[in-house]
Amino acid sequence: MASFTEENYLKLIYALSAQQPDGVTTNALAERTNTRAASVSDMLRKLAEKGLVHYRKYQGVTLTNEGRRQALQIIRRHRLWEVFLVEKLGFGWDEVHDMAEELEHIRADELTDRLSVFLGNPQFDPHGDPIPTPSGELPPTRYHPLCDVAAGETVPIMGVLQHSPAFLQHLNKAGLVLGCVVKVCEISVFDRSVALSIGDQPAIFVSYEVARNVLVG
Amino acid sequence: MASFTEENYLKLIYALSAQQPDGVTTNALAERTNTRAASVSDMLRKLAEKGLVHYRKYQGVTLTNEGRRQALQIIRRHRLWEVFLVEKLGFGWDEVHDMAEELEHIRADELTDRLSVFLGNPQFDPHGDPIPTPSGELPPTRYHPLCDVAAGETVPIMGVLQHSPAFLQHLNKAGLVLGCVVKVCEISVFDRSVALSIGDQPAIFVSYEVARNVLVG
DNA sequence: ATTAAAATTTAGATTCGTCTAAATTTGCCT
DNA sequence: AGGCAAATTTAGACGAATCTAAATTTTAAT
Repeated sequence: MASFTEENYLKLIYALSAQQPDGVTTNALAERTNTRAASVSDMLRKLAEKGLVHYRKYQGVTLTNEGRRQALQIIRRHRLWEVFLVEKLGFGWDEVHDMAEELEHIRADELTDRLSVFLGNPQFDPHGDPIPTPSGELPPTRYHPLCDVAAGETVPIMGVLQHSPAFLQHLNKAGLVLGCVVKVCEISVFDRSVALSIGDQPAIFVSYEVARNVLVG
Repeated sequence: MASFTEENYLKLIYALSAQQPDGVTTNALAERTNTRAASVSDMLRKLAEKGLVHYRKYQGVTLTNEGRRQALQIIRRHRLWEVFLVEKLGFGWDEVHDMAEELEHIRADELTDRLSVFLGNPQFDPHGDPIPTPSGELPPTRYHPLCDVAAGETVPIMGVLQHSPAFLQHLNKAGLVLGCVVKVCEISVFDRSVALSIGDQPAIFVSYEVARNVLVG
């Protein structure tokens, strides 16, 4: 059984695998776990011994099938609890990440399954991220970043690539919430910032950094 | 900030203080934590250094005001989660203890308070135990054990002194659920077992051990 | 009041996850 | 190819929570 800490590594390796499909680097993990590369090395050796990752020294890690299965379980729990916190307890989407980080480590399958039923078997969490099924399947959602939309197009906001409270609160202030439909008016050639309009309201401007982290359908 | 483990000690010291008001013994703690007395000694020294317990070597421990405050916070979270698991997710009262043991360690006050509101600010958990207020007050419920009721009296079941699944499942099978009103028909002089009737149904017999652990109003 | 048994504490070791410092490997640049 | 810088791993250590074994204190019985 993977420890609390090991679970966090699995989840993180899964997340970073999207960017580094043929091996997540030690340094990338060290940065995101707020630990030193040396500590990561130790942990990777241990995870490899447990059969949860493929690890070749100096070459980075990938998840084994079992490791990926476990990572998806954790992500399932995380996202279901986020739905609970937002839908049932009334938290904002910018407030729930840290609490879900703790709740996700409670492994009882019966709890997870009943929670899912209680929530109406949701498919997506409050940030638009898909919730893995009990068996670990993940619908391949094919959204694209707002920064890639051509001027003139009108698209719905379907998700975000970042979950930091600061980023999400920034979106709140701009009125950019999940499901909201925006028209891309113009993309600045100077700084790639994007001018948007929501319904009939006056245009708002978002930085490239924001546009890169907002997913649209 | 007390660690996960320290929190479990505080909660346990609080619980055992009812039986050992002038000092919970090291062995009592060792037995209930499934650790050795030596480990308990170490932990008590540490808790004393943090100002959470009064500890005089060889004399047992009592909680300081701060220790009791923290213990009541943990108990509040535990019992609120038990209500959630039973009322919202449909678990039986015999199934929720272990899950609540994990959920209780999530400290976010905002979460606890919103959970309480979501549940309708319940006063009692599914076992009839009172839920401490956010400030740590506990209504002094004055119930007495079923074994002390005189033959002929009719009383409602208000709580239990034991939360083991085996005990609670035993009560389920006997039809003894919270709120159920029972008439004490006879108390055996031989083994102190109790003959009960519920409504018009034929009498059932419960052992002294059971009667000692059921609280009635 | 003695003293043996029980309870408790101390001493020293272990595992987990982390650290710093030093050694090693990789890979890039000329 | 050579060599340096960056990335990574190894070595050795530490704090937390636990253990066993040994020492100490308390308690209870004679």
